[in-house]
Amino acid sequence: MAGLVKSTVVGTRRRVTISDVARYLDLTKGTVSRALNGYADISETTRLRVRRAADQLGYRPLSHAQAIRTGRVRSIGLVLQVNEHDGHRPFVADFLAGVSEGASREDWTLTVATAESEEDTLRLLEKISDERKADGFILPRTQVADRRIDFLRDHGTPFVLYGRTGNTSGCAWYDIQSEDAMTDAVLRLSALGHRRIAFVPGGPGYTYAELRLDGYRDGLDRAGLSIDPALIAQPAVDREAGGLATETLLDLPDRPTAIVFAVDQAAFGAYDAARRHGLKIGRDLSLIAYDGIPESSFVDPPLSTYAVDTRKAGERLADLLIRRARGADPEELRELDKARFLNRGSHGPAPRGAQISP
Amino acid sequence: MAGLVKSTVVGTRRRVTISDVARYLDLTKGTVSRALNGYADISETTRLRVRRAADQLGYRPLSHAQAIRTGRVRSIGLVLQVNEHDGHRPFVADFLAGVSEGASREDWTLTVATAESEEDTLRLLEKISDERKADGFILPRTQVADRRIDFLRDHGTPFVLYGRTGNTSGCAWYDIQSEDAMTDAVLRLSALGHRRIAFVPGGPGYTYAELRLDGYRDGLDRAGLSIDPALIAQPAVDREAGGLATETLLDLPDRPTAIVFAVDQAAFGAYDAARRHGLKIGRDLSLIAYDGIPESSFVDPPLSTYAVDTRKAGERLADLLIRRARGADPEELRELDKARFLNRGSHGPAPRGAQISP
DNA sequence: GTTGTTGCCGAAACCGGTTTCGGAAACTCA
DNA sequence: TGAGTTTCCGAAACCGGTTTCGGCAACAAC
Repeated sequence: MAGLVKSTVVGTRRRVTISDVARYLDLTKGTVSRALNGYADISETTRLRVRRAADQLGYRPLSHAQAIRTGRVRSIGLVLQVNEHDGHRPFVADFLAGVSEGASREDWTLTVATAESEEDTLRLLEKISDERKADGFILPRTQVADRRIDFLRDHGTPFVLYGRTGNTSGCAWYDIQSEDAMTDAVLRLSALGHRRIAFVPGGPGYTYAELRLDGYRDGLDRAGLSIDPALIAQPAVDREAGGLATETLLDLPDRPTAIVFAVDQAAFGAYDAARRHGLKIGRDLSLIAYDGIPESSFVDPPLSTYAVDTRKAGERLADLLIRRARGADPEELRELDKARFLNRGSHGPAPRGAQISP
Repeated sequence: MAGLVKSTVVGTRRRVTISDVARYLDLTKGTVSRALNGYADISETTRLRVRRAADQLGYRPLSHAQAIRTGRVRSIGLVLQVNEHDGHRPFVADFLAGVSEGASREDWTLTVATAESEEDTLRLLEKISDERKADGFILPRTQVADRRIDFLRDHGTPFVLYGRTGNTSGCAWYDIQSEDAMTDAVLRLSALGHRRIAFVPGGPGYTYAELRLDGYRDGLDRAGLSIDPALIAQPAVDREAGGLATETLLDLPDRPTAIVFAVDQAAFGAYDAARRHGLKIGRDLSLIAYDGIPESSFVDPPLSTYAVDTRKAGERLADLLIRRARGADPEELRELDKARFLNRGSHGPAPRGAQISP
């Protein structure tokens, strides 16, 4: 039927509008619109007739024509800051897939922009929201003091955080309890006999970094181990910094037998450092990290780490944002998930000699 | 000034419309619109007055309100199929950054969707274009017989290919001359004394796979080497298949001393296979691949490969698509770039013993 | 048999822009 | 000075939907 209509117009095919449908059924376009949008004042008979005719004619409303009256374009905004350390780059595709899935489930789409700096990010948020290319935003990689939040809150634009933040009042968010993973890592190592367990924190400023450090401390506490400030290294989010942090730890008079890393990427540096020190990872030095990036399974021995279901995160965030944009109370739009431990070869029982502590 | 206007309205701030600007200047909204859009029948004085007032009042046109009349939403569509082998996942972020940059340069945005299958892709292309969420599409990973092309061509929707295809008549595209890279790889190896150079092709069906195979053949030809069908392995796009292909090649009575891989990911499998055969890569077995994915620098020895500037590709494609959507002739929207060789440790002179050919 | 209700749809305004058309004022030229 | 141009803006239609309002017909209640 749609094909028939199309074929009558040679060359550039004209799009089917709501008026075409109305004319076809001898109704007004207002009635067709109400029928299609489930208004109560349309009889079931008419609703069915309209729906069928719309299908047959291949009518699909223009989203921007709807938006002009409704004010909503049914689109999720996402501004990615790409100058960050690229430990999360491999996840971008998965994350997009998740968001896209969650969006299309409600018949929304996804508008993506990339920024080079924080200023750039803020500029884009304003522009996209002012031009109404999106109805709200997902904010990835939340920081403790996040200017995006202040801006959008003040701007009256809905948003959802991927990660908690300093002041979450009035904020909707989704997060993974990475602090629990860090605690779990310490407990596992402690159970394997490790007594000197070091920690290499993640990027300063980011909420996750604080939380994971807390989780590490909590783990020591629950394992009955005391906190040694010397065992908390400088933050590292890439291979090089991770290597340096490991070197520093290994140079300690009472060196650690295990290191917990806030991010996988930094843990890779420990492989380099261990090689230089002639230490075998998993035997002489135990490593547990966090993120579960693909490369973590390729190193030798494979890195024990906590994997995040990034795709699911995207899907949940999309769902939360749509509900937020529809007016739901942000306080009720909060979800917390767990990371999954990948038990691999980079950690093992504490070496005998090292257990002799002063 | 903008702040002043906003502050007069307590609570939900009203957006500044074109009528507000018109009223402020005692003009009609038609005049304001024409002034802002550079119509010739507006005096320079008025144009300036309007532009200034618009800035002061913080006026930003709603893109969907413009679209209803112009028919254009100023958005680039991108449908990513995520179930493919993930050798290209690391590049997604870069690619998006490029497209986003190219788009925002012309004040366009980017609409992204992900699909699980080819059917899904086609469905999304139709939906996004019918609802007019995008004015045209960038089609990544072109196949020899690409249904997306047929569909969009028939549908009358502008598009640009990332990669050439079987029948490019009427198509705009951007591509990297990866066939030249393959030729170059063979010539390099030949210059190092290699006489038996094998090839592991990429994913069948994709245009790049055909082209790279051609490039390999061309390289042999120019090096004065004959083509031995036994040296062309089964296609491989991931580590496992790459390992298998390498095994098969190494089991040949007259085994190759060098292997050229169409994709990096497959070349990683050769590291596994070489280990099993007790061969040292770069000495006993030379490897050159293509893609330049980040992991290629982490393997030992680092993989010699050809790097693609994915970000630039995205930027160029965005530019081409926008011009295409504005009505430019597709035949004139074609660009070809070169890959950059990363001369690393996975290849070297041919081993002496192996040079004795029958 | 009147008087509410209720169900259901038509008519028209409306959203915020763009584009067409026509005409007044200013300018040019004979 | 008058006719023809040109310049520049107002008025209004238009884009394709959504939403409000009012009223007719059918039905129920008294």
